[in-house]
Amino acid sequence: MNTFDAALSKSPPVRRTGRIRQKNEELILSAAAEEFARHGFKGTSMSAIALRAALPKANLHYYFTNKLGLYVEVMRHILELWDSAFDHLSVDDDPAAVLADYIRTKMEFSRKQPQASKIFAMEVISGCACLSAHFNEDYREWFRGRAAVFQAWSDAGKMDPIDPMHLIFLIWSSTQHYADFSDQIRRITGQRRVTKEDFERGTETLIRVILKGCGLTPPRPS
Amino acid sequence: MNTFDAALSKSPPVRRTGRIRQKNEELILSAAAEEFARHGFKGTSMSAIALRAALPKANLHYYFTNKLGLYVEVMRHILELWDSAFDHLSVDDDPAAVLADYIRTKMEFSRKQPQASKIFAMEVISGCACLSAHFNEDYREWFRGRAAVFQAWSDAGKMDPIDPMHLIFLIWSSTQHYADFSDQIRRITGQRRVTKEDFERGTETLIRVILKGCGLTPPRPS
DNA sequence: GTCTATACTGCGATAGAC
DNA sequence: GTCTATCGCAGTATAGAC
Repeated sequence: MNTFDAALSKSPPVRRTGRIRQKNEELILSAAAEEFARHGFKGTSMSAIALRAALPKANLHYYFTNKLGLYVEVMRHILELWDSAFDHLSVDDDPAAVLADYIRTKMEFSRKQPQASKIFAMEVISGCACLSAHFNEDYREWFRGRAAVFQAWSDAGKMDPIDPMHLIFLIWSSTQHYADFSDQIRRITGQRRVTKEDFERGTETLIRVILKGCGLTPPRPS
Repeated sequence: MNTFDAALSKSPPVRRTGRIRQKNEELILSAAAEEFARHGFKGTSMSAIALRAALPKANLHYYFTNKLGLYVEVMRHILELWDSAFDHLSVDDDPAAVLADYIRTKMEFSRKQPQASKIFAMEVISGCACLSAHFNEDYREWFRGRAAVFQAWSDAGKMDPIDPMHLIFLIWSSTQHYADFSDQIRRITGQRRVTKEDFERGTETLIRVILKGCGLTPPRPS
């Protein structure tokens, strides 16, 4: 177990009740997320975070043990955010509704929390140094559980016999793309930023193609 | 125009004919690609590249002006590689064959040149500092050209009316995922690395879902 | 053309006054 | 709890011997 794992698997540091503390920690975490998303772990300097948070550099070290600790804390927030979103799933659900809903939810995440997706992406691309603890047996179990539901739907003839693992990858990649590669999209469309309309049209396209591709009929739009 | 652009838009440095030079430059570029893919621009140190290339650190500065110059050279190699791959496309082609071929080709890239994809991804995620020159009017023109062909197919009733831009994003993201997120895949499957079989099954799944999702019938496997 | 030794800079982290 | 001043190191880049 490496340094990252140790930091992640520890329980969150005791939250003292100070109002100032709470406020400043939030401020720092938010500034750090912004910087890490844009420059990666190594590319981000404590000074840059301090500057963005409008706080003296030394204060960061007062609230967080060190740069890595701060990064791990940011990552924990992201994982909590994501894990909370996709808990409920049962064989009895309607495949079309579930898939459409999943795609819609993930696209909303990409639109509202693009930094989270970017930090996660950079972390995975550069080898998951910080996430080895996250991809543990529990996680594989969770993944297998979802895949099993998809498989059951296929076996029951509710959808085409699609490999569940690759289907999940398809949904993850195509939705996260709108967060991670927003800069490329922006430059291709020539817009200042990716608009809400782009997201809506992207969501609609993904739902349409993926559901039909699995032999499902899209549910009425909610 | 920033420093990156200036470096990229310049013609490649004069290639002197020395055999040693040629060999060492290749060696360095290859080692650099490996390191940049794993640690990003800032996260990579010249010493690490030198170590991997089994060359003294000072030699890198002899062959390349500085770290940025080396990075830009690596990026140029990648872009040449990619741009050369998808030139031919005509309205008269068979949509199903073209899409299947495109997906297959991109998946081969992900399998054989994963670092290229990773470096590109990190660059885009962190704001395309080095690629602003690449996403120029020519590139948008190229993109619009491809999109127009897809649109023409839709208009002619050869495929469902899918938004061409989002369809291209779907293909890009789902195929590049197998390079960029190989570490996540590896950890989920519990394998030491993503196998050729995973790639084949992924390719097959993508072709199947995307083509059917566009109202196309997959061509006989080649 | 190769490599050692070193100058210089920027960053993470801390000491210690307030 | 806040902030200035500073230490020490890692990393880029270069000078200059061979």
